[in-house]
Amino acid sequence: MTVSRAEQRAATRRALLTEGRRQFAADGYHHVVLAEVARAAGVTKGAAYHHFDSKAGLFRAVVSEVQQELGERVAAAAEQHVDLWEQFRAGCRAFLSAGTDPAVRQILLLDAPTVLGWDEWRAMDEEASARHLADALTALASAGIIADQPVEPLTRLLSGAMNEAALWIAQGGNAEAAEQALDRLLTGLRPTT
Amino acid sequence: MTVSRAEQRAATRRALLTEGRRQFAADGYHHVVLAEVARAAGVTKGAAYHHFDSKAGLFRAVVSEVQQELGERVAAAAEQHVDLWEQFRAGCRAFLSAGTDPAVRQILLLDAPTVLGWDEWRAMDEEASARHLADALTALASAGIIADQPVEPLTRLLSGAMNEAALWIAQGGNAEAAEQALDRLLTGLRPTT
DNA sequence: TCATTTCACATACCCCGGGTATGTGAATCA
DNA sequence: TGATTCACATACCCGGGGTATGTGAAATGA
Repeated sequence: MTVSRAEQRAATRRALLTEGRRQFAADGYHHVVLAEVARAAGVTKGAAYHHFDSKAGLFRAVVSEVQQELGERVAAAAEQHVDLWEQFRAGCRAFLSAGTDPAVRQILLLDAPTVLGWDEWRAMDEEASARHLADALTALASAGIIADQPVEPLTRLLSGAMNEAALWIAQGGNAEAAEQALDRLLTGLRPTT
Repeated sequence: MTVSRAEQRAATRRALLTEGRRQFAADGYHHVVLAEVARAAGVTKGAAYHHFDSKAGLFRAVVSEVQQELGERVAAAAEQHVDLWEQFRAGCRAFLSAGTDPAVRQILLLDAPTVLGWDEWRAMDEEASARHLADALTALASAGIIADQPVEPLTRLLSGAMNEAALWIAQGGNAEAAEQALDRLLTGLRPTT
């Protein structure tokens, strides 16, 4: 039984992505050696360079996947609710708990900004999750649930706050306390009528 | 005229720190080659390894210095004011504008967490600046200026928010808009009596 | 003051690992 | 079915972190 070339190619690429994700999450980008990822994926370094232009290229692809998943997880949590405000809170809570995932923690929050550069990281983060956050804030503002204000800087602030909180929780911080503190911050945005 | 050994040693160490800081800030930790730092400092790699146990060791020492300076800058800005609340705001604003310093941006905010590991970075950040933030929040809470609440998670959230905002500003974000957004977040912490 | 020791480096070297250039055999195509 | 493509494997280069060792001038002490 012979395997089609396209199938074989796809399988190898997938194996490299999966194994890369495992090792990047477990050991951190700079401690991972590409030949070892390839070996664990059942191929050699040559295959890796046939599919990706560099070690950073493989990492970039992994980051993209993990970010995609994270975005979907957050969106799914938000969609459980009908009320805009509750959607927002649910999304934030989902993001915080996602920090316990080693892949999110090590790959997305720690390594990605330095390996890919802050600009590229931000661009990827933008369309994967920060965009949802900005959309939610815009919706909340136009619905009058929070005070009307420029959304972009607020998005950055909240994004940074939640990133750090996620890291803190993953490292032993009190998740419940973090959620409550974040909730107080968010509630403070509501108009004091 | 002969130079004392201690003086020579101190001068070399200082030259390495200064040049290391320059290059780490300009090029990022992983793009810096240690031998080049040494050469620019007027010595060789051997001298660097005589003063620091590794490239990361030199980086650690640089991080410590930059963090020290940043803490003092923030504290100085806060001390310009008498009112507790105004002290707090001034400190936050000073931190935000500090992000435009390439050394703070590249070394402290981007590279330090991954190079030194998040735990060590957090420990250093703790005593250099996050501690002041926590102290300020504690003072504000016990003075009744903000609602009483656990200080630690709030400190992490605000620290993360300001780190991210500082990066955003340094990368072209609107500094004034960021300040205003942060101000709104902080104001939301005040009791709604 | 001079022999001895210490020390602040310089020099020479190792070797891991990212990247590249080239080979190869099986799928694909004319 | 022969030519071509392609998905890798193999062999190699070399930059750079780390180390082992040499050296000459300052410090020490008799």
